[in-house]
Amino acid sequence: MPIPEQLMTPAELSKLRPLPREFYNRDARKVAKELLGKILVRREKGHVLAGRIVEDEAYLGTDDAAAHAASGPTARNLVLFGPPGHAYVYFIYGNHYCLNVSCLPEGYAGCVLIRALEPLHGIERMVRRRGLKFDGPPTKPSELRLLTSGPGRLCQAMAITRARDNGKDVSTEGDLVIVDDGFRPKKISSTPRVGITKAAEEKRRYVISGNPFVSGKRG
DNA sequence: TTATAGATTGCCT
DNA sequence: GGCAATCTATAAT
Repeated sequence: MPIPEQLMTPAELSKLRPLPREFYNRDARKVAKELLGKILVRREKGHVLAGRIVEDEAYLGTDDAAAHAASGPTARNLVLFGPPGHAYVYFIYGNHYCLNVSCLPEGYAGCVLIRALEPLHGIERMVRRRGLKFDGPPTKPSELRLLTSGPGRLCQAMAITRARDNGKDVSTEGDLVIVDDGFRPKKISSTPRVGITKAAEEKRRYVISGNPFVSGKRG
């Protein structure tokens, strides 16, 4: 297996433009499926952190009991009712941030929760942010999984917080964007969403089939 | 004003 | 496999 850092240089990565706002101006389920294989990029001074999206979930609006938008706009979820292509970051369980991207036009809620990434760049910085101790840079999937496999983990690895990133436009140039390098998943599959109790039977979680960086104990 | 559940993670047995 | 940690938005009083 090639070392992820070698797949693409940061210079090549920096040439890729963000997915346009119209990409997100659709039903969250369609956006979630098409976001699989795209690259989440965090630009820092002199550094770039990047990971390929391998797992996500769609949340709808007032017709989805599991969605934060289910009971209408509040101070917390306002971004969901704004224009598409914006980051909705929330704090959960007293410990973790989760990253979503808003869908549909202003006035209509819907979003995609980014649940797992395959690390591509900035791995040493991710290791530090996660507070992990390895004997040298991690190269095996079993180690790399600890960086960004899970919604809380990937936010910590990429330094995504509500204060810093909530409301940020990820469809125009900035320090948090999603880009397309042409990669297309061979096969995707859908399952029920993780960790919810309402509308728990709906299959709105999407994964790249067989990808070792999908969250959960069995990957 | 108080209570409770939550789109998770990591440690313990 | 079980469960504590730790904060906050929202519901209940």
